[in-house]
Parts: sequence; C-alpha cells; structure tokens
Amino acid sequence: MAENNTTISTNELEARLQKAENIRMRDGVVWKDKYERSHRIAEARELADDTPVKLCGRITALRWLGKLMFGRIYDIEGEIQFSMSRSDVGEEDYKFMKANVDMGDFIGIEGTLYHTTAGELTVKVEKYEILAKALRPLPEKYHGLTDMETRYRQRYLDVISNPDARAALFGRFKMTQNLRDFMNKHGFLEIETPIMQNIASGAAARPFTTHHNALNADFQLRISPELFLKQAIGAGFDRVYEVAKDFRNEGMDAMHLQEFTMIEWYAAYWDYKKNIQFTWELVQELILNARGTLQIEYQGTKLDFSSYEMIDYTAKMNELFGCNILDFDDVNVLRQKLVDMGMFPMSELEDLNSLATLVDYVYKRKIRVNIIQPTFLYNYPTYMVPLARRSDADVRSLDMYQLLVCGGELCKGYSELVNPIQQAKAFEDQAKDIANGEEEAFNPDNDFVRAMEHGFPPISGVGMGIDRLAMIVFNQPTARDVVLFPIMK
RNA sequence: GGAGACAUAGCUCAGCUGGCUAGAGCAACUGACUUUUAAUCAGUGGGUCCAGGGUUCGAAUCCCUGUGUCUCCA
Repeated sequence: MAENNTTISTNELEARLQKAENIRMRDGVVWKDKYERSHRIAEARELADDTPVKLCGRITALRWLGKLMFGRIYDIEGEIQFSMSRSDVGEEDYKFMKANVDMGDFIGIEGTLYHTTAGELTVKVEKYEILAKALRPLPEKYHGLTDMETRYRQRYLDVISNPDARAALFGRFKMTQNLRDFMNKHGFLEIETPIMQNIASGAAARPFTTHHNALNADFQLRISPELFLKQAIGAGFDRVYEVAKDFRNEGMDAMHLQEFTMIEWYAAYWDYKKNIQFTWELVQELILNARGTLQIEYQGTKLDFSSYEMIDYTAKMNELFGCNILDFDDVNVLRQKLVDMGMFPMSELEDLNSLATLVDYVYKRKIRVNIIQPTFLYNYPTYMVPLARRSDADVRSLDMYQLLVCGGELCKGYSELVNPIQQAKAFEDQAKDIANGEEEAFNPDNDFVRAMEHGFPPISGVGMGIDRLAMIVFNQPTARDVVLFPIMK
C-alpha cells in the first residue's frame, strides 16, 4: 500500500465537495489564508467567564439540537466546547453552518466564555468563519483509530482521535524542548555535526550506505555524533550538545529503531562522576516536568525516580563468572570458560569474536534483564569501549557508566579518552577484531586521532536515547509509539 | 532470518461445520428537537469481503501463492 489508494465513501466525498462549493459561492474561497485569534485554546481555558475570545481549530464534535447547537474545536494542546444559537448568529449563518460544516473542518469562532448548566467551559459564539474544509471524514469518535497500520501511516489521525497517542507524541516533543532548555541553562551550546560521513564511527553498529553523486563517493549515515562533538571540544567549544538522529542498519524491535534520536553532550573539564550527577538531575527534571511526579508506572511496573542504585559492572560480572574478567585478553579462553561452566552452549557463543561482544552478550542476558529500577552501572573493562578513558587507578578499567531502567539502557557516559597514544592503540585493537570477523567493532578514525594529537582538554560526554526515555516517561510499549512518523515499508 | 496472528462500509466490529440480495453501531444523507457530553428519535444511501489462483453446484468462509501489518524468537 505504498501509493495513496485509500478510498473515500462516494456519497461522503460528493457531499463534502458540494459543501465546499457552497462555501466557495458564499465566501469566495474555501481554504482561507489566515485567521487572527485572540488566544490559543489552552490559553482560553484559563480565562474567566464573560471574557471575549476569538479561537480557531479543527471541529471534533457537532451536536445539533434544533435552534441550538454544541460543538468542539481541537488543537494539539487542548479542546474547548462552543455553542451557537440561531438567535445569536442569525438564521442565515446558522443554517449555512448546519448545512455545510462537518467534523474535521477548521473553523474560527468569536464570542464569550461561559459555563453551561452541566458545568463545562464553553464559547458562546456570535460569529464564525469557515477556515478549511475536510474532504475526508475523521475516524469514529468513540473507538478512535485502532488499526496499527493506519495509526502509523496516517499518524495525524491517530493524534487527533487517540488521546493516549497524542499525550505520548506531544509529550515527547515537549520533553525534547525541555531538554534543550536544561542544556542551554547549564551553558551548553547546541551545535550540528555531519550525518553523511566517509566512515561512520563512534559506536559498534552496521551503517546505512548512500552515494554522493557530485563527489562520486559512497558515504555512510552516522551511527553516532561522538567523534565530531569531541573535535568540537578540541576546537574550544567548552560545552556542546547535539540532538542527533542516528542510523543503525540492524534488527528492528520494540526497543530498536533504525532511525532514532540521541542527545549527546560533552563538557570540557568534567569527569564521569560529575556527569552521573548531571545526568540524574536532567532525567529527574524531564520526568517531573512531563509527569508531575517521580513515581511513574511503565507497562504495569512501578518505577521510582526519586533515587537510584549504583552497581559496579566489573564486580557484578566477576561474581557471575567466578573470576576476574579484567584478567582475560583472549576471547577464546573466556568463551571456553563460559561453556565449561555450563552457562551457555558453544553453539550460542561461537559467533562472538571479541571480548567486548562476548562479555556484553552475557551481561545482557544475565544482568541487564534483571535491572528494573533506575540504576547506574559503572566501572567497565577497558576492552568494552575504545573511546573511554582508562581509570587512573587501573588501566584495565574504564571511567564509564550507563543508566538502566526496565532492563534497557537509557544512556552511556564516560570520562573521554583524550590520550592520543592510547586512542591510536585502541583503534588498532578494534581493527584486529574487525579482521577477526567481528562485525560489531568500532571503525578506526585517523582524522579523529590526529585531532586528539593536537590536544584535547579533560572531557566527559554522554549519549542518551530520547526515544527510549520517552517510552518510559509516557508509558509506551514500543519506541515507534513515541515517533511521530515511523518508517513503514 | 524463523514462527504465529490478522486484513470485511470512511471508522470500530459481527458474519458458526461453505448455502437467499454480506450485517450492526458511529460517520454521511433527509427530517424533528434551545443545554448537549458516544446527545436522542424516525427514515435513506453506502461493499474490489487485501490481491491473484485453486477446490466446489456454490467461497468473505476451505487450500496455495503474493502483499501489508502486528507479536514473539534469533
């Protein structure tokens, strides 16, 4: 169903076309160019009775009771009821409205606020203007739109008719706005870095490839903005962030989208401990703003964001493995040990060709799934990430952390590796893993190493998945439910 | 990549082991109605039963293929 072949009920379309023609004959144009409102709907809801208002929006309800009618106009922030009587607007305009205005149309209304006998805030309309005709009807008002395909492909209908979808999607974007406010308030500057890159790096993921005709070269879509953002710090930008669409050409499920949004921020002269605190303040503020409380429920699980746990990743893994995972430098030895312990069959592990993927595999199945309440994991083995700073206390460990909720990673941050000699070596090790058949390794980036050789200050940076955070905050089962227009085949 | 489920009016859904002209509610159309909240009441119209093929006297229904969507697994 790639092309637009959705049919319109014949008599419905004909009726609406005729009404459009009637409007054209009276007004000259059907689809108007503007309307000067006095307030937005949500603003008008705060005003006292008898206040004169001029409002506009899409009609979502119409109830005709003879010489009196009630209707409702809608926008993304709110809805308000209006009433119109034949005596107030005049017989001719009243009849015209009844004959030619449908649910789904846009209308401007002018009148005063009052409360009905049932206690509902209502605009008593004295004058109206038809602003736009809808040729297709809205979905049914009571059941709303439930067909998942239509909800995704025609998301505007979903947003109009399903309050839950509206709350999640509107909330997501308000949250992103809030996020920017928070970053700006703390002295971060929003910058932009390239999406089309020669070789995508900064994460272990398969990229999308495209072709640049003018340069006659293949490019990859970014999988992470990290390397460019750190080069911006090298340029002297002290604190930067980017709300970045990343693209990873991998499997699709409830938690993973191929096109997703991260915010990454980098601060010179901070370490990861400072960033743990900053991350927590940010997450708390976003949840509090969106939900008004730090105790929220996600798909039946109660979550409490008033406090967090800290778990030492290496210590936890050592407990599980019965040995020190920092002592290994050969993936085959560790893999054999896991098989000997009876933790996994060899067939399940044989395609994991680096210590990083092997350890990560075990972590995801044995540890991550059990972490429900907000938890910071910290102290990771150095072989896990080639871009993070080694601990000054033990070079085999990283100054890195992740925030987990409901068995999912919301963000990853670390003190950045700014030692160019270690960085070059780490990329060499990644290149070996790639040569070893490991697909999930970081692509070396020599331009990045050169930038680091020119000198980087102390840095700490974080990447946080906005889609995942929005899923949790707005209690949505899949990441697509917080994406306005998700990709469809 | 593997398995399962689903696809019927603009929307939400019925439609039994195959059997009259495929139904309901909302929406639309005609009419009544000055305080409705899924308004109510009376009447009318509206279908490529996802597409293609097969079985059969007869297919929305059974079988095959395809398309799309969802869920679970890898």
